[in-house]
Amino acid sequence: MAVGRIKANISKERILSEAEALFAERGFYAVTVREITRAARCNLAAVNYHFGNKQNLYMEVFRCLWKPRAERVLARFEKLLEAQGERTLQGIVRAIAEAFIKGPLSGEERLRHAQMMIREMARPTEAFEMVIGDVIGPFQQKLVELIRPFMAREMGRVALLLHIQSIISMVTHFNFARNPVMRITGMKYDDQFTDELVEHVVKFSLNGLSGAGEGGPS
Amino acid sequence: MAVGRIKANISKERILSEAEALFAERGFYAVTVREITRAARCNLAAVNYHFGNKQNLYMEVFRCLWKPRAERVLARFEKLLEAQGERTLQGIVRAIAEAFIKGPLSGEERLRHAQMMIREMARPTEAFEMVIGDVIGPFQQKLVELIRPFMAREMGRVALLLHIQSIISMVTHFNFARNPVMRITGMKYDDQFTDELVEHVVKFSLNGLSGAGEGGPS
DNA sequence: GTCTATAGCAGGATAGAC
DNA sequence: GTCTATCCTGCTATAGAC
Repeated sequence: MAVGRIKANISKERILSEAEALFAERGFYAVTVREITRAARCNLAAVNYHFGNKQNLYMEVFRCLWKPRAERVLARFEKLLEAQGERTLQGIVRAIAEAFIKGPLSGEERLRHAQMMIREMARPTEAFEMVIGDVIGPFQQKLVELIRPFMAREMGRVALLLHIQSIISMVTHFNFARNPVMRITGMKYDDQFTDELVEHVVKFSLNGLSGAGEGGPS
Repeated sequence: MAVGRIKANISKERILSEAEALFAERGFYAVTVREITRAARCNLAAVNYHFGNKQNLYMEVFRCLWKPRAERVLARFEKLLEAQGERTLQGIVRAIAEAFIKGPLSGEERLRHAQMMIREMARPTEAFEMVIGDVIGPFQQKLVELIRPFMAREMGRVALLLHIQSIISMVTHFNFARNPVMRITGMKYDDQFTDELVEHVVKFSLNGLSGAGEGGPS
């Protein structure tokens, strides 16, 4: 455990973290190794020393940072669900919305996480297989089983998945498309607004537009 | 109207079209001018001759292809709305879902269109201002006024916008995130599945999960 | 308007000293 | 494990012939 070794690990982790921030913000090709190492305050050659090449660094970001973080979010979801007594549809939806929109991540981290995922969906790389196969796919299957008892008996697996994905799409939209959301609504992403978003997603998911029209003419 | 001029215009338009396809698929930095001109079957220098530089070509893609296409989608929305007799909430939502998910665009075009938009939301460039200010912002404002009569009287503008964006987020998800949607549901984007998607979005938007549980135990 | 040829530069990657 | 120096490739952009 010489000083050199400790410094190496710290340096390696700084590279991973800075690389993720930059990849999330601008994408793989727009980011240069020079930028990453400058941000990580280490030498240009460090990326190749620690990760072999730029591509592999990208993959390691998913393996070492993205996946564990996704697991933290899912663990939070489980915890929120356990904390509720009786299992209800509202409780399930609320746990999803809270875990993703508020969840265990900082605002910065959450945005970064969503952006990395969206990039993989837009243009799959090797990381896609891991993201879908290990994390998102199994999670959605689990959600299907959770909501199935509350839905029409004859509803098939695909229809159930469309319901799940509709909820997820809202959560993702409000996490990811912050620029247009802020621009159009005029709101800032502070605690009050994220609370409002959670409430909105829960209500909309349960009742759609009809749940919001109780006081209206319709 | 010499042959040269006709050929020039065709060449310019081929560049625009191929550039959009490549930018949509892989993003600005991942695409090279060499690739674009190769795809457009013209010379490397043609991009600089017609558009000055690569950045400007990107902007022209939005001005000359993206915006007119967005206007075609919105025109289709208007037409679908007009074709309905009495104005209903379901009619409005159905018009949104059909215009975007089925709409006037080919499958390829729709995906490309959504991807360009998402890229601007993730990382705004100069095109963002046009996309939000001229197209998406005004459209969402119009939708707010359309649904307002059907909603609770005290509902504010921001809350109305959140409802609109929830619908749009689903539509965008099912257009844009085709890779994970296909991977997880196992479905292909054929006519039958897009019909199913429209029906799903309409039902979910109107009633959320509760609308789907009519035959269930809850 | 289209082409070839090339300037000029930035990028990823590596060799080798420390 | 970290650094400097450097190779080499591939990029955008332009000059100038046709």
